[in-house]
Amino acid sequence: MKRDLSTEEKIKAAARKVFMTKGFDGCSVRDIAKEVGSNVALLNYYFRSKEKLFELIFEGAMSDFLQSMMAVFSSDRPLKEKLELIIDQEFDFFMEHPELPMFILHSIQQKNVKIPMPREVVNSIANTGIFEQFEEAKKKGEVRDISLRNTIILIMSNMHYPFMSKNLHKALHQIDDQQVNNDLLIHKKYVTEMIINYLFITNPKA
Amino acid sequence: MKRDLSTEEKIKAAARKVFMTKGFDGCSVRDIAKEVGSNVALLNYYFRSKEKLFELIFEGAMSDFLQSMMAVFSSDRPLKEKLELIIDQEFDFFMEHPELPMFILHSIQQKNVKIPMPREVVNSIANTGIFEQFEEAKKKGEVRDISLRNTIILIMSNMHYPFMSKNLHKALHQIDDQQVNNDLLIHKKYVTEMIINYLFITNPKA
DNA sequence: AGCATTCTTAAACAAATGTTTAAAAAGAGT
DNA sequence: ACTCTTTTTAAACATTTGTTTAAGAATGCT
Repeated sequence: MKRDLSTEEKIKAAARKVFMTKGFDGCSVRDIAKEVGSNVALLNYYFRSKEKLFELIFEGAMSDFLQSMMAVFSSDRPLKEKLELIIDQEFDFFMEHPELPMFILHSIQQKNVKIPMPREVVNSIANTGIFEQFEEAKKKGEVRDISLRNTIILIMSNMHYPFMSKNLHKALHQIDDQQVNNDLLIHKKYVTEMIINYLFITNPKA
Repeated sequence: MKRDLSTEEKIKAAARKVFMTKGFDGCSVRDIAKEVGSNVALLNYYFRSKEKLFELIFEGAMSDFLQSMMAVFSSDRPLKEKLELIIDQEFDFFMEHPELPMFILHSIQQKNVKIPMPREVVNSIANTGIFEQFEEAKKKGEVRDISLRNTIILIMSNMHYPFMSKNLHKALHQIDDQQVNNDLLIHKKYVTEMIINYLFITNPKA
């Protein structure tokens, strides 16, 4: 049946690479075909169109994007540990995939491509029980009076943005890649301390 | 000589609007011409090409993007006031121009369009004397031992990212625009407190 | 081997792209 | 009114775009 089992996968890998770096509007299907080492008809044979292929890639990327946060939310730990772990894992993950945040956020912002934000993702966040755990901690006075939504904004801002602004940072301070990456590592250290210290009340109930 | 003095400006305004929302790759020159209410030849009459027009728009946007930060840096105030003011002004500005951070950062990341990051911008940051003021404050023990570069990452992350992720935030929590904007305002309040408290040592020298 | 199915390719398609051409329209100076 | 320059337009240009077609190659099954 299948001459080469991985043809479909090779196309997906190439598409992911090209979409990720150039964006949906910034590349042609022939760019992807060239990356595969084949021609455009093959792409439309396996996937029906550029748009369908993109949606597939985007869904996978979106899953990766939220993966570590979801995994930690679902785990069975005290809230403080969870947040510390999220920051730690998110950061390390994006250190390996620095182009992911920009790809996801830019794709979402340009709504010419419809965003598959499955209700299951939204529900699965709620189903982790993180909302209840958070409210509990607030009631106990362990955590500052802040919504989980705002906490997520806080964490994401400091986890995603530094990778999205690498080139700006580089140009702004006229530094090289190594120094940029060094600044990123330092950022992680500061931000962990800052966020945890801010959210959690050290001397609860006086 | 000039039949309508503002033709050139009208094109620039239309181009800015279209580039800003759709990105360089996401729009055609005919999109811009339609926004102007004219045809494509006129764009190339005033500006030589799509790319040249874009570079012009980008430069202006870049200037706006860094404007408030530069203005505050140049002002004559204590460091703490400066940082508080930057956060306050940046946030209010991006509340009015929420699409700017994404436009700037995405344009920079996609380096197919060359970025005019004039050395003058870089130098003017240095020339404000902010580096010296920052080092001074650290020496006095007023400020935590952190580089100005990392401080800028910290501030920018929390000022820019929330606007770049508006649609993600909206979809993730299934909330409407009003609630998103409300979360943004709350974010500003928290983040100002958090960053200032973190950076500045309340009880200097014990 | 022979047949049917699956995979792969080159070529063609219409539509859209950025840019240029050439002519018309408008304005200024005399 | 006339001429010269500046502005605006419609049409054409060569490429590039996403997609389809139709034929060929490879594979599986009996």
